[in-house]
Amino acid sequence: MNIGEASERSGLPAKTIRYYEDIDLVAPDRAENGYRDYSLSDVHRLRFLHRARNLGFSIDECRLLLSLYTDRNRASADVKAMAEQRLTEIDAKIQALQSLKAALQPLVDCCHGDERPDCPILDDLAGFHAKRSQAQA
Amino acid sequence: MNIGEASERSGLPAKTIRYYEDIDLVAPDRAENGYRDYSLSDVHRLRFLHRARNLGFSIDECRLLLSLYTDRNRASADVKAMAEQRLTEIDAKIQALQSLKAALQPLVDCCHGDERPDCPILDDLAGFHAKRSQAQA
DNA sequence: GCTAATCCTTCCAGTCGCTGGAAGGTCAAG
DNA sequence: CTTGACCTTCCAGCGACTGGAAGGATTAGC
Repeated sequence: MNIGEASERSGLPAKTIRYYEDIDLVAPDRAENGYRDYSLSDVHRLRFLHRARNLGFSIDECRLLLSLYTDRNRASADVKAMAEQRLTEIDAKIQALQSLKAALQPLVDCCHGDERPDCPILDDLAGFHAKRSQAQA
Repeated sequence: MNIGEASERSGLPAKTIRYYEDIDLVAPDRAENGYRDYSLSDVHRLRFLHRARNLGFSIDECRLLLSLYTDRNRASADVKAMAEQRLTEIDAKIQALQSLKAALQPLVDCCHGDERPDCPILDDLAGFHAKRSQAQA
């Protein structure tokens, strides 16, 4: 099938599919007219990539996951370790975002948000802690 | 002062400070020897940028925040709106990460993680839902 | 058979926010 | 006078695409 259909079936944009070929994640045949010709197995691979990317695995991790997937002798422990590391990263990001929120929320809360120029958010960014700016900095 | 001291005082790497000059976020004087010469006000600006970036504002948002900061006539509502949008984005990212986690965690939990090749994580990526892969896909 | 629309190709450039490195000038200490 | 730290510019690369130009192939309709 042509790239357009492979794109529809895998859910990946054609541009992305060509890019994945560039970086050797997939290697479709070529038809006589030069068009890429995707097999069902190629599409399967693309869907695999689509899912794995959606789960936040990097391209290199996807590459590894694919090789583990096609290696009938690999241990599931290898895959589990990668997934666990992803979970750890996800938790760390959630933590970071929550402390970001904790820093930003009080600033928003105490900013009156009206026509007056006095703004605690800018004051904080400028480094005025626990005071209101009166004069120019 | 030279860039090294400005770097120390602002907490930003010298490379980043030069980059900020490139994109017109800061415009230090030049000494006779061609070295950049930062004033206290420049350092203040850099610290402002450092804080705002740490709160997750994009470079363009920082540019706007700086202009709002130096505009004595701006309304605090403008800044509050930006900060609130940041909070919304933060919440959305937290949500996304949490559903990511919810998708990945059960896969990790049900993967036995041993020497056997059978692996529910790969099965899921390959699109085998609610079964164990027995034959090749 | 002709034309227009759609699909495909390759290649190059841009995104974002830096970061690394090369090649070379300047300055302070010993 | 040399060494080393600091500074300069410029160019390239990161990750993972995405946009667009220029042109070839195919298909549908007239």
